[in-house]
Amino acid sequence: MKITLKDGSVKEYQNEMSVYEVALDISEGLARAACAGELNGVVVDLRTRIYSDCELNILTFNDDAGKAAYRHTTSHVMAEAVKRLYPDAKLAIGPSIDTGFYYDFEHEPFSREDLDKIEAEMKKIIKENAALEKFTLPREEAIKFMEEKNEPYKVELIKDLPEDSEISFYKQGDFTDLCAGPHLMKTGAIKAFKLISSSGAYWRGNSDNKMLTRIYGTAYTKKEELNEYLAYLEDIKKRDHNKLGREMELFTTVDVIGQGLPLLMPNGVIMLQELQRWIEDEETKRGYVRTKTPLMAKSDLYKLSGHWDHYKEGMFVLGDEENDKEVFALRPMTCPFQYYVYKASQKSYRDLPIRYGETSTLFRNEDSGEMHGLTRVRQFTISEGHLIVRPDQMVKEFKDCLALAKYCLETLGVEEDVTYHLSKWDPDNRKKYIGEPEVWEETEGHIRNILQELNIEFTEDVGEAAFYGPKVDINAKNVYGKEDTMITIQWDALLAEQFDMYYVDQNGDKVRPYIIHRTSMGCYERTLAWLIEKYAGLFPTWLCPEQVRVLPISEKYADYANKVNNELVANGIRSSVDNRSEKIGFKIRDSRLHRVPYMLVVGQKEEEENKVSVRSRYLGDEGAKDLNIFIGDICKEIRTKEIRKIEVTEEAK
RNA sequence: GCUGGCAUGGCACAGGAGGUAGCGCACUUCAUUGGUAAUGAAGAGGUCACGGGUUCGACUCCCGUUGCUAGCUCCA
Repeated sequence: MKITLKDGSVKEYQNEMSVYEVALDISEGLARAACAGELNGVVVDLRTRIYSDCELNILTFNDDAGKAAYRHTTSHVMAEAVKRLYPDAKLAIGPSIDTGFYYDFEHEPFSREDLDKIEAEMKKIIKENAALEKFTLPREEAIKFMEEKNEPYKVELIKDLPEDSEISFYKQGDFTDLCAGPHLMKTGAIKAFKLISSSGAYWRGNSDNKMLTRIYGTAYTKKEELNEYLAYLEDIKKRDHNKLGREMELFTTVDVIGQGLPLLMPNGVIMLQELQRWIEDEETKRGYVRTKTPLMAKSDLYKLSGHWDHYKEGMFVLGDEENDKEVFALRPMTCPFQYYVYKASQKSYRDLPIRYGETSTLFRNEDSGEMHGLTRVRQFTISEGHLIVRPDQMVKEFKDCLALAKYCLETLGVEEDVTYHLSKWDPDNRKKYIGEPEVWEETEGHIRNILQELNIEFTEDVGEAAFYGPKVDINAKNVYGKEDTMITIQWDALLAEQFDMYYVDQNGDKVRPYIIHRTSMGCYERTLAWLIEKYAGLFPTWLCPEQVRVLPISEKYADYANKVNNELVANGIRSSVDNRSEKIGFKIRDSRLHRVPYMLVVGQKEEEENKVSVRSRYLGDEGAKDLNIFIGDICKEIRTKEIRKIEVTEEAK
């Protein structure tokens, strides 16, 4: 048989071969590095036997699937170590993930000391270098096998597999685990690993189930790579918005005010206000009109909108229906308020589309464990908007919303950092949604077409839709890799009916409009958090709370420094003077620690020539520059919202 | 909401068989008037998150609450 390798070369064999044997035949080094195989495009185990002509690619740690196998084997080693140390622990599942692997056990929570012990035991197992052997059992026998081992979770997993399936296991030494593979050949192949943390996790990801104890870990083939990763974990903590944002006095929280209720401080407000002015002006340019509607309403409104049935748990309700004549709730969204603005007068088909924008503060009663910094809060403000459109205008308007979103992302320099999602309903969970299946299929189809037409890469997520319609979610990851929705654009063909909204068409008939719910830059608090982490606090100049600091060499030049500062301020630049009686080195250090993008050093030389010595993170020490030229340059940078790229290093910070 | 961990001046941290607390930075004052990452000196600042309990005595031990945090679940 002929085996065609990745580089195009062909190997010929008389007898059947395993993937590992082929690797070994190519070179010993490759065999050592081999983690899995890719046989005719399908990922397979190293033990998989090849009987006929095929294309084969040997996967190593450098391939995603190889990395997964490597780390998955590490998770088995960890499970064996746990079973050795804590024989009563029950095994649940232990897959590889992007950053490493985890394994869930039914066991008391593990302390850091426990993890250290487990690590030590893992090292022993690796040193023992047992071979991993694969074998299969018919389903019934497999169930029996795991029942005898007293592993109820494994039994449950096998019972979910089809009746006639052959169940595969991997055995290393005395440890056997239910597993589809692929796996490394021997435990000794694991070179560097670390157990990162332990926490609770529900069995099968369902909060009605028992909570198990999860251990997260990671593994690399080289000690240096592992150390690099661990250093990276330390490093990203420094850009964590929740730490940096407080340190930079952008926001704070106070115990007695409550969870999820951050206080925006003057520096943070400057940034939010810049964002808000920019977005509102941009929306106006794009044909939006603005509303300002109440932050609360009677429960009647939410009953009409469906929120009372579908979202009451998430709302702050004021009063209760038994004791109070009127029950109010703080608004969790702006939709129905803007619908009533629409309904306040009769609309003709000529009036449409109508694009309502509102910088809207919303309240959502998140569960206590969900709050986090600025990204998950109970009160927040979004660049909310609803477009009331004729069905024939829907596609164009939806595209325009996407274009606006894209423009916002580009301006902030984050367009590379997002993923697009078509969030669909879940046909198996009808009670979460209103409307008929046909409407859902149709609207989801429209959005899919639009995304495809615009050549936007996207994934389709089942069960992520709003209760009234499918949407495009634009998500971004925080420094820890957790994903949040930054922008959402929703297609709603249903709520106009609930609110009896209509327009009069050419024939004088009343027709239901369609509605687009959308944000242009989503939630301001969340965007601020994102920017802090993206730029590690070194924001584009137009967003910096402090853009320029004038640093006189000594108090003798205070007058000139003040004059320079006044010129800057008069030109709309956020500037201040450091008139403290400190040396220039101290002032520069202090400005940098405060992340001021431009420092203007002034002394005798500068005063005589009406110049300033510019120093900035973008340019280093640029030297003397005419004051007016500097003002012109920075005004241009601010006006055009230029993003000047810099390497974010310790040095730059 | 669930399972852990944590809580000492603005920030970052020490501390102790249970006998009411320290260092650095920041802050204030004084001296210094300097050319591109820290001038020197002095001073002020804390009910050791909050509420109970044990104790002659609790920041320290126990219980509860609140907040922060790692995950899980949730996020219309």
